Amino acid sequence: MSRWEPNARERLVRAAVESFLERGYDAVTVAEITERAGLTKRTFFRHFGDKREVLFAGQDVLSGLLADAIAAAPASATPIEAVSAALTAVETAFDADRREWAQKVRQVVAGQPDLRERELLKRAKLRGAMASALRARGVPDPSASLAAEIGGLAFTTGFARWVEPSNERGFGELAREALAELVQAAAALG
Amino acid sequence: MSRWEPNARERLVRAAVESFLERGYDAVTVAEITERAGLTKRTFFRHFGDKREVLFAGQDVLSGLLADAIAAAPASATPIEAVSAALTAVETAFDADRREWAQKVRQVVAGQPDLRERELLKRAKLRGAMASALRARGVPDPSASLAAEIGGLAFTTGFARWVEPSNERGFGELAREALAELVQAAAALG
DNA sequence: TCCCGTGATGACACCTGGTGCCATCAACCG
DNA sequence: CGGTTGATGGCACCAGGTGTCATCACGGGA
Repeated sequence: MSRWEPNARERLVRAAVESFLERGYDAVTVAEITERAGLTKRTFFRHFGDKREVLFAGQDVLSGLLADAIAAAPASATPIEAVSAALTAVETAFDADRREWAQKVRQVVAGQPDLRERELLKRAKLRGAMASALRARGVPDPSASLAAEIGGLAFTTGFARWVEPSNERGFGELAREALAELVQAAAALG
Repeated sequence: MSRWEPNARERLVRAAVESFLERGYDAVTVAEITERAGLTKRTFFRHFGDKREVLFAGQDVLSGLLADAIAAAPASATPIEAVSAALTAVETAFDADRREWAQKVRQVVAGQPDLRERELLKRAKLRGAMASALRARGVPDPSASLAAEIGGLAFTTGFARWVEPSNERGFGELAREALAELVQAAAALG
């Protein structure tokens, strides 16, 4: 491993979010973050593709978790059941630490168009991963896209409720609940 | 109006897309675009918030058109019927010139993550505008979000088919067709 | 006719995000 | 003990984006 302080990436993340919370996202330069972390600007961009990514890098594993869970669902499962299983599977990644982190990120992202744009990109990747996994199961394309879209909406809704300070319930429960509401609404559409 | 050449913005757009098609998006600097248009870098950023926006600025009116059409739909219309009316309403903006433009943009955007991100942002704004307009009609929230999401998917699908070189049909027809397929798939979900 | 306000542009300096390139240094390996 | 590897430092450099002031043409009013 590394012979310096072996947690350079983590130090950068901490330094970044602390600085952002103190003074706002765009008032903080990358040079200030790296100085706070005891590193250099060049190292920052070796760990993160750009300045925004330091806030969203953790989301990249979710796509894989969702896709794997959809692939692992029993062959008899409907698309929505597979999506539900996927929402349950990612719950393991959503512990108390992650919740605290999400609350900080939400605070930093609020009212920052650049960051909201990146957030949307990550959500789109989640939907895309779910849609691909569903197609790999043999679900034809209008249904696969639709189920992935609904799954993404359930994820977003469940996540928003989970992050809420007054919430006491788990992510999986909230997301499945949101999914059930959406399926019910879908049935009442026509 | 302007006393110079009164079409500065249009000249910038033309110069930009021509340069992008010739040499690729990121090989072209803003200074080169403005030089080609006979203007300066500073003027470019007075017309467009950033370099990407020169390709997507035209999409901003669509949100308004969709929202207005949803608001103008008869009170008896279901959410999906209102969305269908909205897709029909924006057809007026999709003439042959726009189609040619969209084909060029698609070519430039292909494989350019920055530009795909901006494209996703614009699509998200469309969905958001539709969802808000539906809520303003009194549609409660799981249904409003869902209908907007389905409408966005229908828009995307219809648009992709409309831009296809082999296509001969109009945007409204294609989008409504995609919407009908999605509604049918939604009914078969549960 | 003259003058003044207005709005768009030019010109310039400046900052910061982001990259290429090479040096450095610790760990590991034979 | 010497070579390799992998992460970091240091530096120059480019390009996107902004603040600020000057400029210039047009329209309107006296």
